[in-house]
Amino acid sequence: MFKIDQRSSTPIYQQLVQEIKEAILKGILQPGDKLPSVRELSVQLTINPNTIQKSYQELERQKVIETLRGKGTFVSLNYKPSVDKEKLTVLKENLRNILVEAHYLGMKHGEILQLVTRLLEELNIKEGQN
Amino acid sequence: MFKIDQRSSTPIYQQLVQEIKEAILKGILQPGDKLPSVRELSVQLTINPNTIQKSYQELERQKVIETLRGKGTFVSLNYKPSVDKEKLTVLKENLRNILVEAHYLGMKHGEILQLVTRLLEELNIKEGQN
Amino acid sequence: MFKIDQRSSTPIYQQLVQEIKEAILKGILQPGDKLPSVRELSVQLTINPNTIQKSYQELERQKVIETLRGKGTFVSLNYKPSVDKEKLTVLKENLRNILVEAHYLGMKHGEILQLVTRLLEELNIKEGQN
Amino acid sequence: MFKIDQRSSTPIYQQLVQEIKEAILKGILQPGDKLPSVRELSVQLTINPNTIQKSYQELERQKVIETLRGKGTFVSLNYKPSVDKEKLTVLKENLRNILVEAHYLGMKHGEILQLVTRLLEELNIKEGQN
DNA sequence: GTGGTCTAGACCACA
DNA sequence: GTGGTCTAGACCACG
Repeated sequence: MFKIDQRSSTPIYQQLVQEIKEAILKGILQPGDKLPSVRELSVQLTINPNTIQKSYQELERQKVIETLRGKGTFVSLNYKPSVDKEKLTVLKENLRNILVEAHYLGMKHGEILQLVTRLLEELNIKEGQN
Repeated sequence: MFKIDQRSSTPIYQQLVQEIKEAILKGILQPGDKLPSVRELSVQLTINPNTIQKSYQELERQKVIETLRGKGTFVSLNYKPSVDKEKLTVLKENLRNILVEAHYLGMKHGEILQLVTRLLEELNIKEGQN
Repeated sequence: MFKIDQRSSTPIYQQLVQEIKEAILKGILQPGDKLPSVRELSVQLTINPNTIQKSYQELERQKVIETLRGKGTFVSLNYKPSVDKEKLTVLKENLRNILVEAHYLGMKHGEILQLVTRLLEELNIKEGQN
Repeated sequence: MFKIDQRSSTPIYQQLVQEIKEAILKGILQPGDKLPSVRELSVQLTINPNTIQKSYQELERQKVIETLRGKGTFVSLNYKPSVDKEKLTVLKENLRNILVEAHYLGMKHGEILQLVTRLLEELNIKEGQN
């Protein structure tokens, strides 16, 4: 269900956070859907339960998912993007760094823009509405 | 000359790598230019010389700069982007993650594209030639 | 396990890189095997952990080993020699220099070839398959 | 006359030592031939005179060249390889390392041997006599 | 003067 | 427990 690369330099728990957010974005996980339990996922992905736990906590902190005691974890019904200025500046900084990197890997202006639009499409981030 | 955020979670040596790459991109540092010596920068930025070292070595590994023994470190005269497939896939993955993040921070399709183009401009990555 | 000569003029971290590569070549270390932890080796060889670190990072850069966060460092499962033209020319240059040196130390044509074949055998670099 | 790569990681003075030894081996420089003066070479190669000096001193120490006061430096008339056991073991160690490296760069047993014989030929190290 | 290596000791994130 | 980063301070080879 979720792809985790143990060798990647980005922490496993963050990879999982990303994967889940992406699944929601693509509609694979719908608001209200139940997420697999920590133990379940732990077995499926052969990853330490503590790590799964950490991902879920992070997602809950971001209000992307909610935990109902004794019932499980669910995709939040009404996620509202919080206007977090700090996060935004970090994001821009990261984006900036990636663009620099892209250039040093030989990508041209057009190629970069093309890649961005392709990814936006893949991620179901649409033009008008969204 | 270079802005380092000691509090940031991204390692100092990586920040410096980024800053130098950016400076070259913007033309502030030209091919052939001498970089400040390790000790010099160390004093300017109040950062340990070893940390500066690490940045310089990383940049040299990437062929962005080169060192002439006993003379100092210089911006490479003819940097050629190496077509590193692996790095490219990592880059795409990172970009993808950032776009997901941008969405969750409430940015719309148009805003994202606008931000990208603005950054490309800032970074002197131009349309036709580059 | 690994022989390090503290007095040698070649950096300790490079010696260790060599030793590990050789151990893999000889089959003493198999793909997938766990390498001793940085701290462990540090104690065994009475060498500073940072120096061991540097060796491991160098080997990881060369894709000879890989690290799994929190789990340790392992011999890569499928090492593929990268066709690095630059490294090849450097290698040839070094080999050339060594051959010149051998001559000046009085070794004859036959002796040199004999030494090379003996070393290849020792290193488990075989004729047909390899 | 001699090729020096300022960017190479091997010290300039060592490169020069190598180049001169090679020239002698190939017969470009004959026993008794006069070497260019330190100043001359310094200008030709745009290298610090001290560095040239160091090369000459090293070659003299190895009895490859001789200095006649007031007359200049000359290729030794009767070079006899000294049987330096230490140097021999260092040489073997270096050769061993290079062979390991060759393998990790993807060279096969046959290719390595072929390269060695080709280099020996280039260096005028012949089969019977030498 | 330059960069390269090493040590000792510390702190941190991750699993 | 693992590796990753950083500092402080030292020594060295090179030009």
